[in-house]
Amino acid sequence: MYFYDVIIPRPVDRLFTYQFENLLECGTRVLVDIKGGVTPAVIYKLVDDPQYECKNIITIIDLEKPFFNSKYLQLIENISNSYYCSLGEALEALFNKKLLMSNFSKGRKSKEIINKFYSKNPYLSKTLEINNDKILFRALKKGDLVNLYENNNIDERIEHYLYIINHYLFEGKQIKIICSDQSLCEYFVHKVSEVLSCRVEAFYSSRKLSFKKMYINLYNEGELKVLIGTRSILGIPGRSEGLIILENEEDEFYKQEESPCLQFRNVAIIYAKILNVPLILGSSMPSTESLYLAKEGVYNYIYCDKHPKVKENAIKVIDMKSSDAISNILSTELYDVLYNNIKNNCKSVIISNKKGFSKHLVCLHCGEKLMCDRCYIQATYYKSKNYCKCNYCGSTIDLICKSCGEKDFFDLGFGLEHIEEILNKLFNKKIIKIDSDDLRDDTKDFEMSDKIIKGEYDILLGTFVILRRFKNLLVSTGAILGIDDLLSLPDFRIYEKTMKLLFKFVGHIDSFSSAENFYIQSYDNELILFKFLKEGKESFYNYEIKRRKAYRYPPFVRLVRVILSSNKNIGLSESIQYLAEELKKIEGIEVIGPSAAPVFVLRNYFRYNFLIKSFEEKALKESISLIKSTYLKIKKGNMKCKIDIDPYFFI
DNA sequence: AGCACGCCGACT
DNA sequence: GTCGGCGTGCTC
Repeated sequence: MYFYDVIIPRPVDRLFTYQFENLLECGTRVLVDIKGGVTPAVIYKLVDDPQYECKNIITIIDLEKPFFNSKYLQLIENISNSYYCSLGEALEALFNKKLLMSNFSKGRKSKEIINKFYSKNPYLSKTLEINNDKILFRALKKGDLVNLYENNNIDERIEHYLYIINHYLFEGKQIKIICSDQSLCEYFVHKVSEVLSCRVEAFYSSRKLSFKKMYINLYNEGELKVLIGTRSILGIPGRSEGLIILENEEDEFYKQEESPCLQFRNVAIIYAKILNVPLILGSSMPSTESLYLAKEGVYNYIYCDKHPKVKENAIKVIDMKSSDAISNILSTELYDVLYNNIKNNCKSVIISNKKGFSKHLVCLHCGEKLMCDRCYIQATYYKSKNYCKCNYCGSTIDLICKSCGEKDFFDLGFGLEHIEEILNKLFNKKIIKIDSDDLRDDTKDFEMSDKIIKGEYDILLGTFVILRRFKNLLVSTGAILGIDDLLSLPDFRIYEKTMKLLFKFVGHIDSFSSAENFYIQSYDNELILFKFLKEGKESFYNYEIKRRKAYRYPPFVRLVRVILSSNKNIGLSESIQYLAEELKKIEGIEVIGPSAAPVFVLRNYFRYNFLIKSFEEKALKESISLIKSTYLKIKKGNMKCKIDIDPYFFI
């Protein structure tokens, strides 16, 4: 009889020992019986006979060879150490629990499909016509594992990747291309398909289960060479992985919101080091953290930016304090520009970041604001569908005042729908409105995108998804409304994010004329970010790095956010106070707070939080184990404690 | 996480 | 007397 410690995908901080009559390899998937039922598990290591009675392993899922190899187990260990979670939680975060049980054995029929479409040795079937074709190749030759590649032009970036990919395909290696979101995946698939000899498809969460299973199997067997998808593909074990590309490395989609709150860019770095294969972090505008490390020489820095700065006179900041505005939202100056554009048959793009019709709905009878039933958030009113929605938890809210029961409201604050209504009244022309909700429906998405690409509009109005989605919009004028609201968010990265949006704004919109074509309405026209728009990225980074250093933010300190929540607000404030007080014992950290979270109630849970700034790794480790042990002592009822290492969201 | 055990309130 | 509410604790 052999005894094995197995990893169970449950948040249990311990391993369990099971017995089996045959010798099994580490990384083999099995089914075991544990209090609570039958669950899939992964063989972690062979152990000596423990003194106590062990249960038998029920079945072996991987009969031929283990699904996970030793390097993958190393990755799980490493994540467990970096994010202070159990091995089970690390496994769950990397590999979907629902897919863990499936045996990916394929029938004869699917094997035929595979041989037909996914040739075993793909190659680039077209010659690439690129400038500077070897810049990335030469940089990788240096042998650094982590490479930050900054290039403003995404198409050029992809061309350079293809050159490298070709090299690795020739060596029979597998390549993972990780994209920040679904639409970027599709863009990559489109670009790669043009030159690759076999079929490629994107792997993301909304794909069919059968597709996912087939793809996981193909990649694990080593038959699929190029895997393109969102962050979840990082956890798909391969056979002979040779290169990992992670695009849009600065994107916050790489940060996982639920525990253990992984940052997949960092996980990719860990994995590349374990596999000993190069990782390329690609970006038009890297995160301040990555750029700092690259400039410090921790990463290999490849810079290939040929784009000139924005023309001095191209951008006009409209001071909303001293300007007349139609309905308080559209300055007369911008109105004149739009009016002339329409008169001359020219197109305009307007970006504003508020969805819906209005942010606040106020009762006409008692003056109460209409709030979400489950969150301490004002409900957003959607006039087009005549309903109210909470943009934090997604629930719909009845149009009845909770304090007096009346049904009459007036609105405050301007959302996209409201701007759309005003523009329709003013111009009565073809206006397309687009936000993330509109893109959720695939057919609607296709129709709208088609119209936008064909230019069938006079004014294109939408949130920043426009810039995420469309790379070359040819219009006369671009305008941003309500940039000040964005900057008021509690987030130390907000300057970087806003700056990125502003650079995208001037970069993704092509203009015919040479005079002022970009308008930004702001109540703070002296804002330093507008200056950097003219001076360029470099100038911004110098400022931002100084700011982060002065105010002690990453990359100069490590940050941890601790959130204590419960469905009852009894003793919660005292509990977090106690937790924060305990941390005073530890040297080398600074505790900020505790305080009520910016969104005090979310999905019926009351929330308190504090931040830890850590100046040394040892202090961080100590703090987290102290929080965990203290929390276990004071925990009661539905209380939950979330420890977010390197947080990105502060709401 | 999931499930069992256990200790209190409202019913045939 | 007992059915079921969910608070607490354990899982090889």
